[in-house]
Amino acid sequence: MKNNKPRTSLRASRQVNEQKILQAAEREFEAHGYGGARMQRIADLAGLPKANVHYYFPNKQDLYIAVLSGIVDLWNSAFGDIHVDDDPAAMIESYIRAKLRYSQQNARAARIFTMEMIQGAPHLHDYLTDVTNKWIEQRVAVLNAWKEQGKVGEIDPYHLIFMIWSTTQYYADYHAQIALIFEKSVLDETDFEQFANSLVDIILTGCRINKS
Amino acid sequence: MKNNKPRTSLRASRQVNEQKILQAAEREFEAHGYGGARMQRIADLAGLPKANVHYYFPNKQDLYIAVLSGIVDLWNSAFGDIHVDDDPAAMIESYIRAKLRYSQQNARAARIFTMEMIQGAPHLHDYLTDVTNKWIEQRVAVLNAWKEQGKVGEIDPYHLIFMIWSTTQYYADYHAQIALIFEKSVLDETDFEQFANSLVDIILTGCRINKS
DNA sequence: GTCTATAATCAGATAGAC
DNA sequence: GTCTATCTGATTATAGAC
Repeated sequence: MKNNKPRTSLRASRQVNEQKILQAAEREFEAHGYGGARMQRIADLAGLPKANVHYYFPNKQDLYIAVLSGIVDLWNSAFGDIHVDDDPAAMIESYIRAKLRYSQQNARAARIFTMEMIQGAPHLHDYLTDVTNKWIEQRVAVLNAWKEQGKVGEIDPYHLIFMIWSTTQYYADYHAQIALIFEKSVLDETDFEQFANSLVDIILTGCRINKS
Repeated sequence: MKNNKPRTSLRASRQVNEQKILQAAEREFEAHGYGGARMQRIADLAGLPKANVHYYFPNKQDLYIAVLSGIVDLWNSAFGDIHVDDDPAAMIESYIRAKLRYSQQNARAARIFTMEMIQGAPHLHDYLTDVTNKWIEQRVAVLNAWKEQGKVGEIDPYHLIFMIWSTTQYYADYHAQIALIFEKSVLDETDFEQFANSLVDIILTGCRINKS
């Protein structure tokens, strides 16, 4: 996805309005999906007349793609590479914790991403083949190397990655259900801390990784 | 949710049409979400005039709730209870496999359910507090009993259940992404078999369960 | 029960004054 | 750049003949 270039020539008010609109749009797309989102509600949330939304983002699809674009950029910048000479236990643990923290702090973005995936990723199909594959191949290569060195057990690297993605994503996507089960209206820091501990424990043990 | 009572007094053609409409609606809601779904497309998919859809289901929301209702009924009938004197390894393994099979065979239903949850479950809020809590409390009680008997390690029962739900759900929800990564257009039996094996292996090992 | 035609409304997008 | 008023087409839902 393209960079959201913060060109210095842009007037400050333009940036402020664009941000207000993008944030409002994120809430609206999260709550109603692309098809259910209403430009009028986005405008109301942003505190602007509807025509101004169209001034900054010519149509609904452009606005949606701008939101998705931000989500993907954020995702790409959020997690560093891993290398063969890193410590497996430490790297996997820190990745799980970082990914879960991301789900917590960017829950809206995470949910919009899931809805887009469920519908077959119609708006970022090209992009996914490209970047996701490279991302995952690099991690799989390292995990396989660790396996050969006997540092991790006989697990399928793809399935390990899916397991981390799915579990951490779950706390964003199913946040309404989890809150009901725990009888809380919002999940707090402590909840996430405990989720993270459980995940790290079960996954590291399950993959028979020598903890350092 | 209420039973979809198959009353014998209903004419056969009515049932056939209702089923055609419900199946078409499921495809449409899956692909576009509630807000993006179009009654005209549902009618076209079902091979009926739009007015007939409205004859069987007065409005869009009623149709959507009928679809959700079917999904929830199916979900409730799909998985049996567990008991303290069952074998932990065998029960957890069979539950993981059953849940994954459900994600595979009822992928559309699973995806619609996730979208509903992401949006805060606006159409089944009451229902969730009720049934889900009972379901989960029963399982948590058994898992805690197993823990006390030393049959499973020191894990949090809630987080174990979330882990099983999230991972199995993932193969339905992120099916587009997984297919891209594996360079397949559809995931087949063998793929799911391997996912299941990996999940069972990592989770049973991770929970330090004495395999029988 | 089925279907065509149509009403009523809604929503995305724009024109044009300021 | 901002905003009100409005256009245009799409969409849910219904009326009413068969």
